[in-house]
This record gives sequence, structure tokens and C-alpha cells, in this order.
Amino acid sequence: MRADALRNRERLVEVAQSAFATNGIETSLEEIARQAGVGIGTLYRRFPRREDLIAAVLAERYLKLTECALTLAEHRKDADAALTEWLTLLVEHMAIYRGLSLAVKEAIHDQSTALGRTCKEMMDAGTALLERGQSLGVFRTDVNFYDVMSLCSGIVTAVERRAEKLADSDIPPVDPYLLLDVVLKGLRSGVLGGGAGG
Amino acid sequence: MRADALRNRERLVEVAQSAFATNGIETSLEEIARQAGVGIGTLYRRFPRREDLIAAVLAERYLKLTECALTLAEHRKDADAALTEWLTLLVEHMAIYRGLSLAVKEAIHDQSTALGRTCKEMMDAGTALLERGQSLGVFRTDVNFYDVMSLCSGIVTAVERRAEKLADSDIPPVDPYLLLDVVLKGLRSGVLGGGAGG
DNA sequence: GCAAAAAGCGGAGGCTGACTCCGTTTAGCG
DNA sequence: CGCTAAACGGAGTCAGCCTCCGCTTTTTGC
Repeated sequence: MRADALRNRERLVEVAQSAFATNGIETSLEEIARQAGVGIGTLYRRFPRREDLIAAVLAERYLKLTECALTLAEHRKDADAALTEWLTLLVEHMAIYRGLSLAVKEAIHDQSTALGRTCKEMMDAGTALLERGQSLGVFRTDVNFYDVMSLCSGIVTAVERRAEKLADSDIPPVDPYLLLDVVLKGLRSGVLGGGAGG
Repeated sequence: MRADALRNRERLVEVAQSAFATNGIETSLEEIARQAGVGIGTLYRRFPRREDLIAAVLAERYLKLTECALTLAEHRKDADAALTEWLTLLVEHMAIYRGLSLAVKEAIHDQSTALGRTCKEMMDAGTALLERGQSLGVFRTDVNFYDVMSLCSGIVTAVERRAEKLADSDIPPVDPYLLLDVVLKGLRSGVLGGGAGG
């Protein structure tokens, strides 16, 4: 890759990161190009899809999440605590940019983008955490990791949507940790709630 | 309201309904106006916001959901079964148009649109179901109805996103009833899962 | 019936943002 | 230094949102 191209790429990722933080991942790409001092064509050549840019911005973060899952799977004796700890990190991750939780929910079903592929690695690591707990009888076995991710993503989306409207209301804020606790409780094996289903 | 205006209004709602069913609630409004044989200005005069049109399309359906919750609260002895039954209907409702689950998640925090207001009524009825269960010790009391709605909306969004990509994969489809079962299990009181939190 | 007033209509036009295409520029090699 | 592949950039096209206002239709009062 040519030196100038590399420079532009880095600059774009840098600008995108701060733009996402301010305006969410739906920020105008033209605005990002402008702030980075490059033409819109340059942005598109390097990042043909919005998700490619998002993936580039998140790369490091995903690496950490993946590593963390591997470490927890290895060292944490308690499978329940391990998944709890990791899902907490996951939820916090998805909350860093407005709109990210939805993009991730999209990406976990689609490995054709860079974001989808990075998610895959992270999910494989997370899956191991879930499956260890399942094989130990800690978690119910009819649920897969996509299900868990979907629920977590839903939690974050709810928090975002609520945050946008904090002005007008008697409605209390949404607590992601509480909702995560509900989900985790629902995932655990046990006598309660075997029936239900529709 | 003038007779011609009423006619146009009805025609718009009718067309919108089928357009939403085909393309989701993000369908182009200009397309809807065109199909209804009215100008875009007419659509906007009657439905200043997209959500106003959505609310008009859903009006009957919401009425039914509200009534159903009231009936369940009155007649169903079993608070757990009542909420289970109703949330199942709610989830099925949110799945009728692609994108609706997100719009609802937005609307529950914002009574400034027609959709938000209709949701409010439905939610008041649903809240009664939850609170009855809570006062009977069936459900945990640290969760409110917004939380429950948010989780249900997240379930539906996951199903939608998955459905869009059914082509490419070894990934199994998402089962909304299974996820709802997880959430309901998490909502129940009991020894399991009291800790966790972050 | 008719005319005036009120209500409603419609689409041109402005705007924003995605995305493409291609003539121009530049890094980097020999 | 000159050549070439790589990269650049932004004009241009397209789609959709939404507003504005001159024109048309319905309704009302007589």
C-alpha cells in the first residue's frame, strides 16, 4: 500500500472514531471525508461499505473482547460468573456508539462484511463460554449464542432509545445491568420456568 | 372533515398497510402517496410524521391488544400464564411489519406522536398484568414494564434481522418463542440469579 | 342554485446523503 | 528524471424527505 494511501486510511479511521462517538454510526460519510481532508471517493475506495469503516474503528476493541473471552474460559472456574462478566463487557462495548448495537445484530448473521467477520471471531470465543456452562449444566441448552447476542443487543438498543428522550418524562432510565441480569437469570438451568412457550 | 379528505385518508391507510406488509415501515412515503393516487403534500398534511401513518394503520390492532390485556387481568387467575399469553401476542404483533419492533421501542419513550400515545394505552393495560404478578410475588419487582417491552422488541428485531439473511448460512433461524421463554424465566421470582449485576 | 369562504390538493423544488465514474495527480521504482 | 500503477477528488446522479403555495373542490349561507 502506498504511503499516502496509508496515511489517509489512518486519518479516516481516526476521524470516523470521533464522529461516531459524537453522532453515532449513522454519521454522514461525506462529513467524515471532509473532516479527514480527503475526497469522498477516497473514503469509498478504502471502505466500500459503512460497516467496513465501523469494523476498522472497532478492530482493537474486538481483539480485546475475544482475548478476554478466551482468558475467562481458561482461568475462571465458575462458568456462570465467566459468562456474566463477559456479557457485561459485551453490552458495554455495544453501547459506545449510538446505533452500534443494531449494526452488530445485523452483522452476526452476515459474514460478508468486515464487521461480520470480526464479530464471528469474538462470537466463537463467547460461544465457548456459553457452551462450557451448558455442558456443566449451568445454562439451559436450547439456547445458542446468537440468541444471547440478540438479547444483549436488544438491551443496548433500548438504553440508546431511552437516552435520546431523557427530556420529556416521568419514565425512568433503562438500566442495562438490570436487563442483563434478567437475561442471565433466564439462561440458567433450574426448576423455574420450564413450561410457558407459545 | 370534508368528504374527499376522508376518502383520501382511508385510501392512504389502506395502501400504507399493504406497502408496510411488503416492504416494512421504512417504505418510501412518496411511493405510498403515488399508489394511493394522491399528492405527497396530501399525505403529509394528514400524517405529518411517518409514525402518525403507522399508528393509523395499527389502530385496530392496538385496541385489540389493549382489550385483551384487560380481559386477561380480569379473568385469568394465573398471573404468570396471563403475562405469558399477552407477551406472546405482543411479540407476534410487533413482527407483522419489518421495522415495527424498532419503531415501537422508540415510541414507548415518546408520547409526542400518535404511535407513542397508542402504545401508552396498550402499555398501561400490560403494566397491570405485570404488576399484578409482581404483587403476588410471581415476578421480580425491580423490573418495570418498559424493561419488558424493550426486551420483547429486541427479540422481534433479532428475528427480522435474521430473516433478511436466511440465504447464506449454517446459522439457525431465531425462534421468538424460545427467546420470550428466556425473558419470562428471567422475570420470575425465585432463588436463582439474585446476584450478578454490575 | 349560486357565490364566497373554507378546506383541501398536488407537485415543483430545495435539501441531504449515498454512491459512481473518470480525468488528474503523485508516489516510488529503475 | 521519467514512467506507470496506484491513488485522489469531487462533480454528477439518484433517491427520499419535507415544505410551500397557487389552484381546485366542497361546503355553507342565502
